[in-house]
Amino acid sequence: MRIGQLSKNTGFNVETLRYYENLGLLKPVSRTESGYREYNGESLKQLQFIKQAKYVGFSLNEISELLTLRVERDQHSCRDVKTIAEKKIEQIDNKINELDKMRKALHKISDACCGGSEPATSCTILNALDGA
Amino acid sequence: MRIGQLSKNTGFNVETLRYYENLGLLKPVSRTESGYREYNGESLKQLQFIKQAKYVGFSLNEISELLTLRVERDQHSCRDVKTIAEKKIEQIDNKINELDKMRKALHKISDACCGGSEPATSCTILNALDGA
DNA sequence: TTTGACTCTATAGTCTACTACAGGGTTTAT
DNA sequence: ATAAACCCTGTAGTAGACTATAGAGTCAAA
Repeated sequence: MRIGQLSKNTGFNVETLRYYENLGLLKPVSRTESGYREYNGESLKQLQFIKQAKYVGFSLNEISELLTLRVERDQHSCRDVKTIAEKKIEQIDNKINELDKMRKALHKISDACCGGSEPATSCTILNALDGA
Repeated sequence: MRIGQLSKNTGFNVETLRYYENLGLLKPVSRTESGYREYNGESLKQLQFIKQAKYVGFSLNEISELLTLRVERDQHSCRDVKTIAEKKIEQIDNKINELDKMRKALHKISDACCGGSEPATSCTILNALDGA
């Protein structure tokens, strides 16, 4: 598919897709004779991943790191891959932990509102986090 | 404490703290006679929250929304608070879900490397996500 | 008391991640 | 065959989130 179609299918706009190509995040599968970029299903998956990774707070640089992380004997040493992967897993665990705390706090706020019996004045997200 | 001390205690630099004040994210508890900002333990907690919320991908605007979310009869209607809180909880659940998928994929990559028996060539984060 | 560290306001500059032209060629539907 | 819709490169502009600097006042230790 061409860039306009990919744009429609992913919600990224055309300029952004070309920008990502410049950054080395997403390269077209090939070019037509006239120079048009061509993409396929893999491109779509890649963009889906980029979108989600952005959503959970990874920068484009970090996403690039994740995307080029691949276990292929000739590309990276085993130790490198394992090191990077484990560093990222740790980051992800931290994020999940933090989100879980926020989740509990928000539930507490929501409950304190309609139905709960705590004094309403004490309920902000910071207080709720303390008590969680 | 004054702004320099708060900066040291939180890792945010002084200019950033003043910038946050402009945005309405963090106001000093008071000012000295000579105009110096004064902060306390609450300020510290607030900045800790801001840091974590940023880390998991919330924008300063969203963080501001979270910080002003408070159950006090006279400030916001009950329905408003509940609506915002639940919207945020949904967002957080989405984030946690996505992070969990990434986590599994990274584990798969890490395993494929030293110990696993899968063909190394197939192991990128996108492939790992497919199989998860 | 004076020197150095700290603070103030106000404004300008930087970095990341887009977004919008300009000026031109290519495809496709009519 | 000719518009309309699409694509190209290159460059410039924007929004969000800082970061740095100028020019001036304040505080604390020697």
